[in-house]
Amino acid sequence: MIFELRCKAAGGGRRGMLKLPHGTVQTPVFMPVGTAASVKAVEQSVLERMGTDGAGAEIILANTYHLYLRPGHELIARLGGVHRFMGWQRPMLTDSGGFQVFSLSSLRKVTPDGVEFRSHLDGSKHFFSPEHSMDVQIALGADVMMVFDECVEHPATYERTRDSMALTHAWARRSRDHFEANKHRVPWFAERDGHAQSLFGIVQGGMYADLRKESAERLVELDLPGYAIGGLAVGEPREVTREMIARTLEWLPKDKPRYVMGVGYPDEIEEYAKLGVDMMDCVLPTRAGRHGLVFARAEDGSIVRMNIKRKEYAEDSGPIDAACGCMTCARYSRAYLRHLFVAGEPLALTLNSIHNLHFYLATMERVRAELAA
RNA sequence: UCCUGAGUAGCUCAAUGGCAGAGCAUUCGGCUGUUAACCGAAGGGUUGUAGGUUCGAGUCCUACCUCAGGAG
Repeated sequence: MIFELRCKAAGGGRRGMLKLPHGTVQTPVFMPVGTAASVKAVEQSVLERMGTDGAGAEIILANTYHLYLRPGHELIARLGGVHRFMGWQRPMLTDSGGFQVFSLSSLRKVTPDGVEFRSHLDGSKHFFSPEHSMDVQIALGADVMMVFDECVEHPATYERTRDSMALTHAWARRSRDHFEANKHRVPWFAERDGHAQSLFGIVQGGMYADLRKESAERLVELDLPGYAIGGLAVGEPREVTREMIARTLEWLPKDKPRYVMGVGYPDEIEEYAKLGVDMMDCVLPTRAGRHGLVFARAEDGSIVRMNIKRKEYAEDSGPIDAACGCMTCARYSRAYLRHLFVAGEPLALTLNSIHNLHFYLATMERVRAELAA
């Protein structure tokens, strides 16, 4: 993996390129989330063609925990890795399953060694350790892997946050050690000019700046190729999210990619990119789209939320956003999209998701253009 | 014409003679490293009509209306 910075803007924002085994990603980048090896409701070739410049989604996420449970990482490895399995030839990042420790909290028990999960699918018991997460991610074979971490709930006391963070650090070291010892097990990476999978660290520390600082420093000691900021947008006010990101960026290496996990609304990803965040991912464009919320830009450039279910769109012959260049806006009216949604037609989920993803990708294209200027 | 059964929210249906409810639909809201085509809220009623019994009737009685099935 090679990260090249082209230019840095006054506010901290950076324009760069991330060269990964499956291709180059222009940063700052937004990464659509494809948890179960599918960006829900959107087909892969459509993902590739999105965006104002036609570049499409340059990198997407998949999830370790979900693919481990179904269909199983060993099955995917036998079929040649997650890229071949899902027909996606561009870069991919796998999340470690750490977030599921948080989001499936009622189904798990955390110990220093790892996490005992109960499958949300069939109740069966499973154990996830840093080593196991690495094994699963190596088998999946994404371009970028994440260390196994614990995402602390909000609100959390200082002591709880500090203890959780310490666990995350221990797990990060174990993740790295196991990854370094086993990373050559992926045969299909050998063919790619020496490019191998990369492992990113994850800064935790809740909403406590001093813990964030300590977390960043401890992770930097591991000398990983990239660092993520995790544990944000879990219910805290937006100003706090922004503050934690801005502060944490100060303590991370300037020459390595910085990734904020799980954010955000369109105005947030724009804001964070301008602060110097290089990578972001979020389920919002796809989930909100499937739930009838689409984003649009008003004439003054501000971002508006549009609930396509609303009656006021029933006879609205215009597109979601006349200035949008996506497939959905090029062809379909608000009235039709509302009809599809209200009628429960699956196409509604697809068209809304396509629009929202395009909106996010186009937003990042604008930011990149601004940062390069 | 007679017999039987059924009429309760827009729809499908609950409710010992004791505060008239649910699901769906409608309208609106929420969604941030996906347990999510999901979750939540609101509006919506002269219980077919008219009488009667009762402290009290969606519920019991009488007549009528409508619908379904059956008989002739």
